[in-house]
Amino acid sequence: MTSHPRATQPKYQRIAEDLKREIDAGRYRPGDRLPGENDLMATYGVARMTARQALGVLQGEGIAEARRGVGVFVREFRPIRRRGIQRLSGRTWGGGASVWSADIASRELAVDQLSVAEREAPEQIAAVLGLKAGEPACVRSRRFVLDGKPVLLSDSYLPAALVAGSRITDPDTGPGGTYARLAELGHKPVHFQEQIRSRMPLGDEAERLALAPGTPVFLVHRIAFAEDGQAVEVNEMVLDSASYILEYDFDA
Amino acid sequence: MTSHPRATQPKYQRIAEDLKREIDAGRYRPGDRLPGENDLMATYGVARMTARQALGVLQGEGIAEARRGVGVFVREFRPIRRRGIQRLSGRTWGGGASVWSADIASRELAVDQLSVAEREAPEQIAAVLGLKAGEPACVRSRRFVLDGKPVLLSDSYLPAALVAGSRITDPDTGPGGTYARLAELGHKPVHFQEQIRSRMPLGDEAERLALAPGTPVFLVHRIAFAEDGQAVEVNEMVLDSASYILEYDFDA
DNA sequence: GATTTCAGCTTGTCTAGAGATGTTGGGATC
DNA sequence: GATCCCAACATCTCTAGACAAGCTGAAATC
Repeated sequence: MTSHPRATQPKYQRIAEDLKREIDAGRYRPGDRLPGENDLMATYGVARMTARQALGVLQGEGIAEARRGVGVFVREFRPIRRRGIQRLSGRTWGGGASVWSADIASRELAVDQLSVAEREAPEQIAAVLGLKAGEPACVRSRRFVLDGKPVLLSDSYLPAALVAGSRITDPDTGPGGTYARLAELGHKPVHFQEQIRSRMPLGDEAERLALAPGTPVFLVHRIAFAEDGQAVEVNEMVLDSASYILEYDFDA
Repeated sequence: MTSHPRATQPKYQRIAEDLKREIDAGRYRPGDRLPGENDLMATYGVARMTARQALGVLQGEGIAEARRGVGVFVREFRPIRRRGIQRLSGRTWGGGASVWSADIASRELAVDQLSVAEREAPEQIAAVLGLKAGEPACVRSRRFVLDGKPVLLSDSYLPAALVAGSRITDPDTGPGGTYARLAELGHKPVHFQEQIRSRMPLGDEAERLALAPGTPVFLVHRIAFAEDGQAVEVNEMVLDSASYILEYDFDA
């Protein structure tokens, strides 16, 4: 009954990983031709469909593209992220350089200020979480710093009844963070919806983010949904919109 | 040599389209089980790998997901967009409802004010486009309206030398718009990079967008790259950040 | 030299099998 | 009633072919 680590790895997966490793190592550069179906058949001693499947993995991930009658090539433009927004940075347009990961799992970010409390959530958030009138939410308020500078204020709302007794109510949630604890409780977030808008800072936001006067902030609202469609977390984030630029790539 | 309309459609494609059509029609609803490999083999008289390929199309598009040993199901959460940001709307958070498509091909949007001119581009944009000092850019300035209300100011910069003589320099670019003309000139945009930030409105922006006092605007900078990696267009857009909310879904 | 044709390469589509692996539910057992 | 076992069924992996369709470059032709 124990979930075993794994059996054997499928051939096509191993071949795909080999290719990816070589691309990462610079053995094949953007625009270069990759070993084709026939090459892989000979090298690994597999059938054509298996070689195709391996190359299909790389194509599905946007790493390679096949040109019929010609070959398979490393893509010139590779997606910065697979799906959704992955980074906030000022790389191209000369803003302050920094990185913000959508899943807040970035190693560069550290928590500076932290408070965990049970209190009523704003009406709109309570509605999203399906809370009854007066029913409390677990609120994790954090300030993230990057290289010593404050960059992000985050308020995370979870139904208190849902997380009662779990480590989420501790300041230290443990490895994997909030989402790992939610998963343990059988409410693994599998779908996210984010919205961004902008406004002038309110209350002590300008102070906590060390904003220059007249600088608007980004507001990021994120709702995390579990498998059954239930909203299990609402995250409200406030970012300095002058220093931090939302960046993403996509294909047409 | 003439590009023929098409030969025959691959079987897996036809099967995939059949399934998608039935899903769109509501014959299969989110969470429902779809015909599996064996079903499709029997129904269409195809081999297993062909049936798998058809189902693979739907999985690749995020429409369906397979559960090993169980079956193939219509996904509960289907992506609003495949890649990149697709919509601006106020659906969930109660802002003004509207739609803005990332490729500006939305039917709901109409151009209200328009001017086309050749002039020098700002230094940063000129650098991105690879323009020499004093070299002019073709600038298309537009205001888009939605239901009679101004929603978007757009300045599109293209290298003047690149588009000389094409319809891009006309107010009416013709069917397909700017990108179709660029494609005809051999500079089809295949890759886009966008960045968003926010600031208070400048100049006559507040007036042109009919902004309430104190409302910040979103700035969207988009760079379009051609196959060879050359930047062929820079688009600067200004949006009302209070009325319009950037919305997107993504999978974890 | 310029053009056309075509052989040989590539990826794309498809078949008819086979066994592996994961899930489920019912029946036998305790 | 609770537990265990297993057959049936689903997807997943893989094979060894076959032909179609698109691209390229060199040879043949003009």
